[in-house]
Amino acid sequence: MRIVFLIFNGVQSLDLLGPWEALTIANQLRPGSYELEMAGAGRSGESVSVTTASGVRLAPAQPMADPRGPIDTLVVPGGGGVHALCLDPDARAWVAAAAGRSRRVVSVCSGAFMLAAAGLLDGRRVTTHWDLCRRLQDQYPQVEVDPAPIFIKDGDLYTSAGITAGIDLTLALIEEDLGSAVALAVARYLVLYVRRPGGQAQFSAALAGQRPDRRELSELQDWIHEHLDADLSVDALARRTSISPRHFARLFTDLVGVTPAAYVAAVRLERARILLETTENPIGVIAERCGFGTVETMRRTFARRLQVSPGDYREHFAA
DNA sequence: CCCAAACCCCGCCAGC
DNA sequence: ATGCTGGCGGGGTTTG
Repeated sequence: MRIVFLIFNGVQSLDLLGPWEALTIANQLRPGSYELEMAGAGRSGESVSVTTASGVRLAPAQPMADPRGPIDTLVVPGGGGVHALCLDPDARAWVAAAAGRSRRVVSVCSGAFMLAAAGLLDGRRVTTHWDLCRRLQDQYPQVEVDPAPIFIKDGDLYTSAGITAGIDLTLALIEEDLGSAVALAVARYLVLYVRRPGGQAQFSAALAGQRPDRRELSELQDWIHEHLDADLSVDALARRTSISPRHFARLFTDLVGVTPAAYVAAVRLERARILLETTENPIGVIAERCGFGTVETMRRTFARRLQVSPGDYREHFAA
């Protein structure tokens, strides 16, 4: 997979190198998974260096990437220099064109400003550094800025909060691409949490964001989180909300963004992961507490979603 | 590992 | 008409 990083004067070095290092480690575990390139607007083929926002000079060992051709992932880091770059029409055009040839587009921190300037964020759900959310929202009213999550995936667009959140996002990309076991190994090697601690707050990083307007539904979501071992079938949930099953499922999907069963499955999986990571409880107890019913169901869910068994998951992550 | 049962989800249509 | 709601059928997936 060809990963292209945009570099420029005034880039935040960690925005760039955090994801770069994480992907490099993934590459060591699964050789050939990622081809990493740096590219600067209008400089392909040259060997150039940039000065990062903190004054460290960054000189890539390889020449600037030729930005033509298909790209798997375009990564746009942030940093103080990004705002000047946003004013450069060539840079905006370059980013827009490169994004058009990319399977997915990623921004770290204030890199979101560059994507917005290139017209890539209109109507999308995004996040950026907490200190810049207001500014981004004011500057681009058509963009839906959510300051809460560590990162947001909206279709093929991934945006992350400040600086080191880019690494969290990258771990999620690695998990998507290469499976949970590799992502865990990378996190472990970096001496990082694969997902930051913080209980349910973690969950909202991945899935919340969509907070339904309807009070019944957001209350129902809270109830689900507190009663994972209850009957959370569509029928049962519809009964709780006093809406017919058909209509409930439709409302839920529209407002939350995923179907009821998928939501419940995601919450159960998330809770099971946290319990595996942070407790010594036997797997059977965790399965029961999370509403899987039997260990077999939990095992199959893990295999399907994470490509790891619960036991392996715990083993890899037991820090 | 397999299979039947259960469940989920979506299109379609009808009632208000 | 239009938009919200709910029932039904069945193809696909998950469970036990």
